[in-house]
Amino acid sequence: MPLRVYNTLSRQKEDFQTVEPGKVSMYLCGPTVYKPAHIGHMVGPVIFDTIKRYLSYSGYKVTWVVNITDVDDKLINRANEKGMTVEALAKQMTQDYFDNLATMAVDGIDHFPYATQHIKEMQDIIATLIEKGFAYPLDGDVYFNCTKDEDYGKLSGRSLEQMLAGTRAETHGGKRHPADFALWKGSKPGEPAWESPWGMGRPGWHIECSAMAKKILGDSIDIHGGGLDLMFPHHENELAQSESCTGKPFARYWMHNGLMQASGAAGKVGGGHDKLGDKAADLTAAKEAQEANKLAGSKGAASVKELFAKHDPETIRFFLLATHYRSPIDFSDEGITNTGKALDGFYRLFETYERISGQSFYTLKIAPTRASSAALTGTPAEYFQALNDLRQRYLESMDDDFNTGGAVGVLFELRKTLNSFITDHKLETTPTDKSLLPALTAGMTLLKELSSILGVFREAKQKAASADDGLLDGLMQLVIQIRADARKNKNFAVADLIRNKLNELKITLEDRTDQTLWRRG
RNA sequence: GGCUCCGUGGCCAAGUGGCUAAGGCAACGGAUUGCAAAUCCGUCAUCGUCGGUUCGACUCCGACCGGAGCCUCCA
Repeated sequence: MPLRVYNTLSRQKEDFQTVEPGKVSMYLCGPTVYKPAHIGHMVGPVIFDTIKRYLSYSGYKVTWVVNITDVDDKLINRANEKGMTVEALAKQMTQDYFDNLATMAVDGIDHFPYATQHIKEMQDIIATLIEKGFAYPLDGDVYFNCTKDEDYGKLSGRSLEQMLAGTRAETHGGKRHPADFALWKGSKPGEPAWESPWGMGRPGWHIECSAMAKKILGDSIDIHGGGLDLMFPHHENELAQSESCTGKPFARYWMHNGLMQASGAAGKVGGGHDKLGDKAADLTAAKEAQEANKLAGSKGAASVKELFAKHDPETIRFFLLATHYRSPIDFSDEGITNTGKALDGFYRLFETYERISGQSFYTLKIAPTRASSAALTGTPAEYFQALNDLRQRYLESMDDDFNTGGAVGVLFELRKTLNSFITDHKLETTPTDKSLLPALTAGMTLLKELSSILGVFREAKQKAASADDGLLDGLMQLVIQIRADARKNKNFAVADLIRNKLNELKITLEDRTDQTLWRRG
């Protein structure tokens, strides 16, 4: 079954075919670096990181570009507020973004071009557009001429007439059509500005992506991604500029991820709110409700860093991938906590495997591509058959428009299969029989291979290496020893007291046949 | 007003024109355990409402109800 991808352009799933066989060029709209990232900013990177991993696993050579917008109105305003230069603020926030990506295990981005370093490329495109009649200068600005572009609106599915009817924005006096947008903006005193044939100024919002995608990936790229909110006007305009400039299709597949909704964290507003009415007052109230309900606009939205303090980044990543990328994700503490509990079962299994095999799950060698994936054959035959079926279902899910939700489900089933195998064959209680160990390792390796595509379970959790932890472990061994003596003497009252008190301290004990294990939580 | 999208068990969430409608969390019953924990086994849905198309729809179409996004330089 071939890989199929949902293309916003056609509103349906299409067979995946790249411009160049075996290669994929991928562009994701990156952040405007003006304030610390919130969790919503991580959705796109995590999803496209996973998409890149899967494409690589499928044998493609993938080049992935994410731009950094380091000049923009919001950036200028905030820098002024904070009494910083635009450069200093941009640098600081870019570092914040990089830190967050690393924490979320997003490490597949090949290029991070900066808008301010591609002014020349943007001006070249603008000049070409003017030359071809797709753009016109006006009082130091340059505007794209939408009416000149015959298929303008094809991505978001709207016509210029519709936009004319719906527009409420003030029209710039001289614009030929209200939908015409700025390619170049004349600068006011004190703003960052570059020389240009049209006077001192700075680039419009959309032009940077056109310029950087073209420079690094070429005139036609395979995948262009971004949040659903960017479809219009940003991507529509980007597409119009690029195709008018080059005369070639800009992107084969436009992929838009659903947006994150805040529930609980930022306070759920709405419910019972009327639809947008005609009256200005209703409109304002509804808009405020919407704003309050949106992560991006919400003052209450926690920064990613705050979130990391409360939840394991791996749990957050898993949480994001448990829902299909095109669906909105309802973000809530309960939801992530739930995911955390679900993941605990995997960590238990990893520990169990290590006890049985003496080898860490995390050191298992996995195949880099599906073509090189190990053949799952051997005895017991039914067990290997089950592994094969699960792998097949996993790949089918991912081939179907990167259905990570379905793939996650398979991972859970694989976990159950492995636990059953261990239980059924008493692998943990009869450690002398090693004959089934290779079969178990084959299954665990499959689990590692499939989960690494999602970017999870790749490395052991680094334990906080504070001096306290060494002390804690020493104390715990002592407590466990004392309790073991009590149990040996059938003094269960003492043994249970110890265990209950530890529970209150969020420490769980597990009595096994040969030893007692402890863990936090 | 225009343009998109969504509505699956207590909660989260895959999926399909006809096969037992994945999986997770929670709950309940059992195995195991001194009792627990962990693990295993089992139980737990007719897919927003109403119509239509069809031999047959949860899956296609329509209406309605409910929710979300965009149209206003948010990923």
